[in-house]
Amino acid sequence: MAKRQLIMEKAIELFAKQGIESTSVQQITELCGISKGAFYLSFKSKDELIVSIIDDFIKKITSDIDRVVNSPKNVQEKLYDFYLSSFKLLQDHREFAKMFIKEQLHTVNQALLNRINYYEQLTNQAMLRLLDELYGEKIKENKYDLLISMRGLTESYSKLFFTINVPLNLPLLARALVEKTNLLANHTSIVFLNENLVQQIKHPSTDYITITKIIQEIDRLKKIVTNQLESESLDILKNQLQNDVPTHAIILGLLQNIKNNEDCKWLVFMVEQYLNNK
Amino acid sequence: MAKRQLIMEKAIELFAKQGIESTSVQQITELCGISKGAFYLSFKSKDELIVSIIDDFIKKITSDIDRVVNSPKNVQEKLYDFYLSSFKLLQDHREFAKMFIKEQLHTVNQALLNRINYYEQLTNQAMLRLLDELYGEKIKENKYDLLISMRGLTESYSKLFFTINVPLNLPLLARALVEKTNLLANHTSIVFLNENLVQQIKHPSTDYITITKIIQEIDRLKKIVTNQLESESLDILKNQLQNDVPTHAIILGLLQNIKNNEDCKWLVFMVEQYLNNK
DNA sequence: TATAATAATGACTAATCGGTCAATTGTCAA
DNA sequence: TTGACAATTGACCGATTAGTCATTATTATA
Repeated sequence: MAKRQLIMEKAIELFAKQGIESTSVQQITELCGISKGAFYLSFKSKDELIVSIIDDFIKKITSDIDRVVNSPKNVQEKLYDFYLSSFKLLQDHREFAKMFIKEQLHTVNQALLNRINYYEQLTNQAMLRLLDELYGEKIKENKYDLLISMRGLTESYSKLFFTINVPLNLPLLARALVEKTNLLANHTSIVFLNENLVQQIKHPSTDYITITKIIQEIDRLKKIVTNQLESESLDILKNQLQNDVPTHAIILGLLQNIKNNEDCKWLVFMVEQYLNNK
Repeated sequence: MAKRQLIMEKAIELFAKQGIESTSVQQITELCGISKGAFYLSFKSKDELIVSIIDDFIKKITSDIDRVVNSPKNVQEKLYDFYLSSFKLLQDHREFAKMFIKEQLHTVNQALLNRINYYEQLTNQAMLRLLDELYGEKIKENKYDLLISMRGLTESYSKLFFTINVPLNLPLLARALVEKTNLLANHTSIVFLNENLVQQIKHPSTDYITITKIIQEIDRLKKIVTNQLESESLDILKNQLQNDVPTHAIILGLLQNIKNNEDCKWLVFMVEQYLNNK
């Protein structure tokens, strides 16, 4: 399993430098110091490697944003946290982000594209909830404009990460964007994005998360989680979810037990989404 | 020469759909209805095709923005024009824009990347001049933040062009972004980008435009310009520029003669830049 | 119409790609 | 030390790529 991790890391390195298509499996295996055959013991294909890398990371982003939005802090602080954690994630995974920005990924797997789109819609929903909480009725008309603007600002500043080679003052950046967001939210009068234009952004296919997928994720985690409490919680969680009458209180409690483990964040997010949409 | 144009158009079509790397020369020639050999009569290599396509378009963007910024209109109108012409350009060249967004082009030619970077810096300069004119001393501190924000907003809304399939109300969009720009310019207090962070954005390598390149461009245009006045102006312009003591007044007058020809815009821009930097 | 000049063709090459699998090496219980 | 089993290797495969060039078709000229 460590081999798999090694391959993914080295692959991200090369993908970031050269692009995905221009990086051959040969190059990856050479950088890892393994043979080509060994690569195909860990991954069925080059495509599976790409999907794994991106899937892993998107899960991290999505659950991170969701955690921020659902935190018990006051809303202004949440907005700050949203920006800060977005940029932190970027800084901590520079290489991946570089690769992700470099490729627009229209070349690869259609299924992967759908998934990316789905995750994007989920983060949009989370951001909209945050905006609702922050400004309420006041931005009813222009919340989609605000969403697009926030995305634009975030992306634009994100690019600086790759062109400027000094460590950035992330808290300051987050505060600057909070100010801009508040400005745009409170004083914008011209609405561009009407409901009509927004259908695509608004309605994600909410039936994407199924109980089967959750169980799969639990089984995957069972193999890598070492902590006793967490492992036990996973077992009970699996039983509860497969139960005909699952008890929400128990499930939510179990989620609390595992939510601090980085690997479990995606599972926590999925279960929460699943419960919300029932 | 028409063949060259055909190839470029069809290539853009395929590049936009499949990405540059995944599009083979074979596919391009098939779509054009010509043979593979014929392709290599028009282009030395696939790389030259890519460079030509991108170079052509970047010249168009750069000279367009410059034209807006240097127009005699009042400044608020210029800002509106800036946004409007940016989006118009995008709408008129959807396929190219799609391709440009899709690939981040780090795969190809390093020389091309340098050139893209150079053009980007030129547009930055033009935008900064516009901002200076608009807000003067007031945004001295945060003009770079404003620049980055404007770029972010533009890009973010640009993406809608490819996800939403209804024709967009561009004048409204331009007005909306003018409002946002004014808001950010007039009420932002937190400055993130200080002079220190901004070196890369600020100092383009200004020696890029040389008299040799200008002469080359004139020679190129001589072959395609049909209008009598324009053709004559090009001849005189060439003589003037090679003259030991070129007369600015004459040169500027000659530029007036050709500035309305789409093909000549880049030449006009280069000469202006050249004169400014002397 | 005959001849020269030019334009266009597509079979071909060498290189590289993702992916396979017989052969080899490493591990560990008996 | 042996032998059974698992892990690992890299030569090899078919497919595809960018680019070439001897040959053929077309056009211009005399």
